[in-house]
Amino acid sequence: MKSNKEVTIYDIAATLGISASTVSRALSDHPSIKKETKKKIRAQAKQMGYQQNAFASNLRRKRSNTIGVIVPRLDSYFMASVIAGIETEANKEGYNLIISQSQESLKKEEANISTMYNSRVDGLLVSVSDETENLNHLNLFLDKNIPVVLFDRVNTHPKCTCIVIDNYKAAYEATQHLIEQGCKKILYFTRSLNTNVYQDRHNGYKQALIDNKLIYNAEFVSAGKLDNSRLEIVIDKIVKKEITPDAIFAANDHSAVVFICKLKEAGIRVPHDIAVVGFNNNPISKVVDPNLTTVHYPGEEMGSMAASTLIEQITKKKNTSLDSLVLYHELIIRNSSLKK
Amino acid sequence: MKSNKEVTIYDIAATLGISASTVSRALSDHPSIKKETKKKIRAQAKQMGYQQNAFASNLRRKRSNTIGVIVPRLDSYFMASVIAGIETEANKEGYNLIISQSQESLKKEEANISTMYNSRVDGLLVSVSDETENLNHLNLFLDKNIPVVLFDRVNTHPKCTCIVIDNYKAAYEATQHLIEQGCKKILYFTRSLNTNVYQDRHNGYKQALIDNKLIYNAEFVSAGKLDNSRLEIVIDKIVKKEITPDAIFAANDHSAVVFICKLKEAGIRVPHDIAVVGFNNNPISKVVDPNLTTVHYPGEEMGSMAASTLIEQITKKKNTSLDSLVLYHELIIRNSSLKK
DNA sequence: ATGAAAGCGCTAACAC
DNA sequence: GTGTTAGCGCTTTCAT
Repeated sequence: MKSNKEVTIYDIAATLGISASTVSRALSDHPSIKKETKKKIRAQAKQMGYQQNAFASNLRRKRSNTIGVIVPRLDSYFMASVIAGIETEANKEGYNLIISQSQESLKKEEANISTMYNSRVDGLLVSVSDETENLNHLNLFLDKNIPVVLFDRVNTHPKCTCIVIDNYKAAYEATQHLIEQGCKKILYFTRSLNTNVYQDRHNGYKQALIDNKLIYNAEFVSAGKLDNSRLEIVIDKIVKKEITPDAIFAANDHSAVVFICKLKEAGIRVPHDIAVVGFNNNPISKVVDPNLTTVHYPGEEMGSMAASTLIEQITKKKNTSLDSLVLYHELIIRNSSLKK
Repeated sequence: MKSNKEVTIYDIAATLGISASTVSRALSDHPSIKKETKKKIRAQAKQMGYQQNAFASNLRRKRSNTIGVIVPRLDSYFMASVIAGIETEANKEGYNLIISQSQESLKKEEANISTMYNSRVDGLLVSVSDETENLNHLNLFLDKNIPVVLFDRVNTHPKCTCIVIDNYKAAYEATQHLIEQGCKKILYFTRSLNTNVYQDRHNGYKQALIDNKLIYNAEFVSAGKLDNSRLEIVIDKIVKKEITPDAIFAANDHSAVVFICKLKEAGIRVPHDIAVVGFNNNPISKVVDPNLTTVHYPGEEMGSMAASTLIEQITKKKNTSLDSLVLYHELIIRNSSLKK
């Protein structure tokens, strides 16, 4: 459907009676071109509606000024915040973004990585899928020393920086808080324990129980997909008194909120009968009744940190530090957990 | 920071003792290459770790298999859904996405469009910024017949398809519903009336009033930025009885929810004293107490429709229909507006 | 301070 | 069915 042919530096050079290299240099502000010449060339370029062809430039320079982003899903408030942070930072530094979702599938994640490589992105920002057990598929990048920064859902790898929060500590604090409220039977509702995020939170939960001489009961850990059908099953068990927790710690706010609403519907009082704590500090947590106690999780900051770290690694010739970066988190106590 | 040199089709050709064009053809599944040869070449390519260089291919073919997406902001639930829809559809058709935010600034929108053009995206998906008053800056694309599809926040242009909902009708229905509940003084809280979305809603609101022989009072329309400080001002006026609406129709759920919470805090009963209706059917609306009446707005579908429409226009040589596409919407009545 | 020329890796028209 | 060849538009070394 295209029609008009494009204006190239040769067209500009021809009309001005100079060479294409001079035009190229002028347009990229090369120091050894006279100011006057630059001015003339720029004016002409503008007048002719010249727009650089990024492919030709990238092909020649072997870099793309583009960052690839691969996330499990885009449609959560948390991820939207992260992406917003990445976009702002990347844009500031003159990088474009190519974004794709793995849909929690390892296969799709692999395909995405391959596509990203084909597009010769200068670096990669990845939050791994639920199915991802190792980072072998990233070797396409890592073997060639193209930097990869992982964020939130990460696996350890000697060549990858990770941007995370201390999920262990956060979950420990949340659990400790519930215990301090007098809870003794805390149900932990989580995504499957495949990734660091959910493993660490699980460990924090477990350790807090142990440290308080409470029993860790595997029956009180419900792990799997975070979908409504699994929620229903657990809620149903609670309503039917098949299990009788006095608190629920959910691995994200969405689940926590569904718990609150459904428990209330069933005549169970929150927090009086069952206290509830979530994770993420989604705006929804300030609105649900009672307000949800949750862990604040700096999404936008995580995105901008990930992007700036990656750009640093792209830019610096030498290996910059590959240490993990642990961002702050904060337990925000609201009414859903306050029994006292 | 890169190191390893890349494997090209020439390397494959050399090791196999054939020509690069045969390799190129085999890899893109050209019909006139023997199955056997293809198999051999593919195996060798895989073995050598060949990855196509998209720049070279794109430069040569003059297309990028990439779609540009420009939105005001990414960090809302609605936009995240739209992007998810776009991504799913685009990916299915083998397109990548370049995404950027205009941050509600015309200047940034222009810069983004220019960058997208430099990257030679095959088409553009745009939801315009608050400051955008016309589509002149899209001429870079439209003059060259590179397709542009607008969604949600749109301006009319003879060369652009728009994917929208019927904001006029939706707002009319919402207002009508409030009137049927006995409301006579309906405050309309909206983003500035620059874009179609908010203009149309405003007109629908106004017409519903007129059709019901109610007075349209400009003092009851609060238009501007959708930030908390402006919300505070309006809420303050209500609490101080400087204005005394019996209903609030807010242009998005977020604002509506803030109204509900703050009014409740001030001892004003919702919906008894003031009924509230929102817009978007954000998950938050099912959780706030009372549940929020709102207009369902098919974000993900809007995204996938926009993407598939654009791809159709990219693919088809001839001008496909440029008619606007109006997606369904639905007034979802919940407790926040039920006075009866 | 500017120009000439080579080549990035790929595709496709044209040959055989 | 496969090979030869000529660019796509740009950057950059080398020469002047």
